[in-house]
This record gives sequence, structure tokens and C-alpha cells, in this order.
Amino acid sequence: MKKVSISDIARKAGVSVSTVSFVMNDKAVKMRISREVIEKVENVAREMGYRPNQLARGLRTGKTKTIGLIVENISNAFFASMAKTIEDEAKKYDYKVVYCSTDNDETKARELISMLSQRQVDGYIITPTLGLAEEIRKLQAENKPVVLIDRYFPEHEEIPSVLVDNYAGVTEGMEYLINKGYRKIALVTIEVDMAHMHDRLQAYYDTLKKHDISVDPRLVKQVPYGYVREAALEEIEDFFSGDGKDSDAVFFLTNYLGVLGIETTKKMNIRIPEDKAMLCFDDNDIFRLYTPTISVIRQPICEIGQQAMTALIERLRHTGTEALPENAPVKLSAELVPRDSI
Amino acid sequence: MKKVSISDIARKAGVSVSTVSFVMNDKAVKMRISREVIEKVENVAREMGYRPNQLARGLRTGKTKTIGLIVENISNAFFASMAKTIEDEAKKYDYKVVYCSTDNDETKARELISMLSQRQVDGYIITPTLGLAEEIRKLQAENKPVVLIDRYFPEHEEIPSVLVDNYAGVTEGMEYLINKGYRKIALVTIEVDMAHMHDRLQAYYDTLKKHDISVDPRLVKQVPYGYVREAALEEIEDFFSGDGKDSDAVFFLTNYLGVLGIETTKKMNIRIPEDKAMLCFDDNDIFRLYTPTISVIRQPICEIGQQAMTALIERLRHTGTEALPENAPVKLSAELVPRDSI
DNA sequence: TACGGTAGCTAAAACGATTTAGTTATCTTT
DNA sequence: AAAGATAACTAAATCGTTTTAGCTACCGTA
Repeated sequence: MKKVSISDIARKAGVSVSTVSFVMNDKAVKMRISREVIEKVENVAREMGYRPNQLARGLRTGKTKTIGLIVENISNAFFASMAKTIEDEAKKYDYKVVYCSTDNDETKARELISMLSQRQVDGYIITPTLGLAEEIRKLQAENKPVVLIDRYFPEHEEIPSVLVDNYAGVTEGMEYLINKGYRKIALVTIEVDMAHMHDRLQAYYDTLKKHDISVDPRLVKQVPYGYVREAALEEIEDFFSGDGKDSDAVFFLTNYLGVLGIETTKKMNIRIPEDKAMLCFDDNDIFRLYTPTISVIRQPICEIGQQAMTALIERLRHTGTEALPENAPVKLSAELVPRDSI
Repeated sequence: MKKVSISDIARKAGVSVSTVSFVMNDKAVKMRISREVIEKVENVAREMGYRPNQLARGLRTGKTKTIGLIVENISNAFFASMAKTIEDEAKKYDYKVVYCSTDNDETKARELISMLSQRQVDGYIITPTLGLAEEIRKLQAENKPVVLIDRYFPEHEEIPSVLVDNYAGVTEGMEYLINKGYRKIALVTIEVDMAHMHDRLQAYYDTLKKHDISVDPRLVKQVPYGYVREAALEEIEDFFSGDGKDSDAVFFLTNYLGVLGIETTKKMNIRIPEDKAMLCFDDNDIFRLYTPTISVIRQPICEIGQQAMTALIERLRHTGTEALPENAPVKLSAELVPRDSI
């Protein structure tokens, strides 16, 4: 059984294709289609179960009512919740979201953008990888709005973004640790190739300095990107039995690292907070449920999603001549959630 | 700046649109396009950054190289991992996946199917809700292949599916508990409106009977669907301080319920396994990391995803006259992972 | 009586690809 | 030298919509 097309409806209702189109798009009144014809068409369409072909519609109008969401990894809790809010938010504006994961791989990210672009999405929300700025500029040049989330390009202020104040967040966490008397604070981070991670790291250094605590470079552990779980676990374990051994607290700079951290401390029988206090950037179900519960710097996930969507919609609606929306980054604040691990 | 279309390439290369199309689709040799023209076209296309418009292509060919994946909730760990495998798997066959969540709401599920159908996806992988069989039959009638995962319609064997042997899984768990000496085994489930949950519940009853343990209906707790987190937590807490109080073990029939269970036992200071042993259907990071680690019946997520994809591809390739692939449900087995909670 | 206006539709182009059926020029063959 | 074959392309239809421009009756007015 083939799908019903607009001309099937036209034939059955005894009118032209244009008339059906007008009726289906609520332009019937404007086009002075008579009451009877409108009803006739509506009835036939309902009976035959007509659903307009969005490919054809998109081809003709140039709008697909679809936005592309590119995140690092959709199976990571942070991005999964984010995706869910964005999807719900998009629905309010009658947009559909299609999402994909870069796995933080620049090549893959490029491919994804290309794929979404070929599918003619109307706009993009992107968690960028390194080196993606050029590609994003091209999208903007094609008049496709883009909003960055979570990460940004300091040298490209013309790309709108919704960010968390990473520097302030880490500073708040560090102040808290120092206030509680911790002095030998270890830091576990991934490669700081992008600005948001650099901001977090910088806040660590600056807060230590501010309190006249000498910075011990051996207390800072960088886990390289692209390591599989097991390799990353080993790295952290090595750190805890080597350079990081006599730290009295450890600050994990991402949610994923924090989970690995829990796994390692559990395996090594490191007691929290007796042997080591623990703090993590970004929340996770596990942190709330683990014994002891783990303190975190929580990012306002819903708000990020909402603001990103608002910013995008604003730009999608901006057709032509009115004043351009501001491109200044939206900066939200992350909040310290103290729990038993400190 | 407008996008480059095939006719832009044709004009610049001084050939016809058809020629460009042949070159871009590797039909140049078959169509006897000369070496020089092929190179010319390829160069122009590369220089101008030509990317074919998939809407136009899909409209013409009737194939979008896209499959729709409908799950219950993409932010649930089980479905998130599943989605990731399916996406990776699809990529191998050069398909793109677009996914969406039903939140187990029949109306929403219908809308999602309708939306995907309007966007002309080539095939579907669906975690169905109650009452979705009719809608799915319609897709099949339109020659759009569908594969069910996780859930099924016992009265509709003609819809292919990839399932876990829920009955055997729960039986294995129950046998294990009984072997370890537990006799007052409580069960926490969601509404058993669909067959897969009914199978799990039935296995509970049957195993008890087999071991001549009397079934105490008060030990079976059903948490209604659609309850928000807090309400569901309260239900479980009430159960643990009421009817379920003197059970010596508790079996949670879904991953989500298990997480709520952990939260509740933690709050109520129920010691595991001293006060109560715990077992959960379906794994989760938390169960592996919690203290004590929680025993689970693990579903083979990757295999489900792979098999579903294989089954779908087989049907997508099946154009016309050859033998139809078998529709018999693929049944995989779930595996008991014993940990410290029992 | 002729003209303008309007109500109520329809024809046809366009969007960007794919694909079938030609067309033209050159080359073989007899 | 005529006919057929082949190499190397192209024209035009098509997919299912939207949208602009236009057509046809009929009515009112001067």
C-alpha cells in the first residue's frame, strides 16, 4: 500500500492540488476557498489518513522544522539529560531534534555537521570539539543559526553560546575545600585542550595562589582523551598510589572522571572523606547515592538547555532586516552542593 | 551565501545536470562518461564544496537512509546504551538513526511514529507501548520494516522482535535467591500491562511454587506508571515499612526501580544484605559501584542492538520477490551477575 | 452595454535531486 | 557508401509539496 499524497486527496475531493494545499495549511480563508470545499477536503484528507511528506515540503520551503543537536556523548548522563530538556523545549516551538555524539573526535564532528547540513536542518546546538570553529563559521555563512553549549571558542565571540561559569564554579569548590582545612588538593582532569577546561584548571591554580598554598604540579593529573575505561582507571589508580598519594583531597574536573574516581577509591580502599576528601564538577545519580554521598559543583542542566533553545529560536525567527540578536555569551552559574565526601 | 546545488556544478563544469549526478553516484563508468569529464566534475564539486541535498534525493528515490528508533526514555541508562550501539551499528550499513522517547505514553508513541513517517524514515526499531500494534501494522502495510525491541505483542507474532528471555532471567534470579536460603522474597514491579513484565512476574510466581514456597500477595508491590520520582520513592518506602517489612530479600523488576530501591534502603537504613538481600533486573553503573555492590540480571544490551539492526537491515534489503526473512522472535538470554547484595 | 471588482478556484513553476529515453557524432562492418 | 554499433553525453519527466499569477463567472455600477 502506497502512501497517500496531496494529489490523491485532490482527485478524490474533485479539486486542484493547490486547493488542498491551502486547506491543509490554514490558508483556505485567505485564499477564499468556500466553506463547503474546505470541509470536503478536510473530510477526504482525514478519511484517507493524509500526512504531508516532509521531504517535499522541506525541499520546497527550505525549512525542515528540525534542529541538529551535537553533543560529546549521548550516553553520558550530563548530555542525556541535556538532550531530553532540549527535545522537550524544542517541541514547544514545534521543532524536532536529531542528536548525535562526537565522542570528542574532530573528524567525527565535522562529518556530523556535514550530515546534518545535507539533511537541511534549520539550526544547530553544538558542543564543539577543538578546531570546529571554521566549520561553524561556514554554517553561519549559510544563514544557519548555531548556538554552542558547554564549550566555546574564546577567539570567536561572534558565535553565540550558553555556558556555565566554570572559573567561578571551581573557585567556589576550592574555597570550600580550603575552608575545611584541606591543603594538599589533588586535581584530576582530562586534557585541557579546550577553553572551558582551561578555565577550570586556571581557577584551581588561582585559588591556591590566593590562599598562599604552593602549587605542586605532581598533584595535577591529566588523563588523556580517548583512553578506554580500563586504561583511564589504571591511570587514576597509578596516580593515587604515586604522585597523588598523600593528597588530602581530590577534585575531579568532570562527571565521567568522578565516576572513575569512585571506582578507584573503592578498589583501593581509600576511605572518603577520612583518607581523602572528594569533590566533582558536575552531578550524577551515583554521587547522590554513593556512600558517602559525593559533593559536587552542579551545572544547571535544564537552564542551559532552555537558554540554548531560546537563543536558537530567536535566531531562527530572525528573517532579514530587523535588529540582530546580541551574540554575547549567556553565562550561567554552577552551584556547590556539599555532601558527605568533604 | 546559498548552498551549492547540482546545477551550479553542472554550469561551472560546462556539463549537464545528469552528468554531474552520474559522477557523484559512481555511475559515471556505467554511463560511459569520459575520464576527463569525470575529473572535471569531481574537481568542481570539491572546489565548490558540493553536498547533495538529502531531501531532494530522498524525495526522488523514496529512500532516506534513515531509521527511526523509538525507546521509552533516552535518558535511562539502559536505553541510552542501546541507542548508542544501534547508532554505531547503523553507521556500518550507512544509515543514520533518529531517536525519540515515548515516556511510555501511547499517544506520544503514535505521534512519534507519525512524525517519523512524515519524515520518510526507511525503517523502525521500536520499544512499543500498549496499544501500538495497530499503528505498527500500518507501517508494515506501507512496506516500512519494523523491529520491536525489549517488548512485544504476544498476539502479533508477525511483527519481528528481538527480546530477552525475561521468564528465564527472573527464574534464574529467583533460584539463586532461594538457593541462598531466602524465602520471604518481595517483588517490586511497575504495572504489568505489557507482556514482558507479565513474563517476569509469572516467573516469580512459578519459581516460588516450584519450591513449595507459598505466594504472599502482600509481598508484591506494583508502582504505577507515570509516578514522578518522589511519588514512586514514597510508594517504595511505604512498602518497606508496611507489607514488605519482614521480607528477607527484594527483587526489583526494572533498573529504574532498583535505583529508587537503593535510595530508599539508604534513607531507611536498611542494611544490605544483612536486613534484606537485593536483586535487580537489568544492570546500571550504580549497581556496580554501590556499597554493597548489587546483584543483577544483566541484559545483553549490545547484542540486542546488533540483532535488531541485523534484522532490520535484512528487511530493508528485501526488495520484492526473494524469500521473506523469518519473523520468529529473536530471543536472547539474560545473565545473572552475582554481587555482594545477596 | 461595457467595465471593474470580487469570489472562488486552478495552472504551472519551483525546490534539487535521480533516471529513462534519447540524440549526436564517430567508428565498424559489409 | 550505407547501415549498424558504440561512445559520450543530454533533455525531460518525476518525486510531493508550496506559492504566484491568472482564469472564469458573476455582480454591481455608471
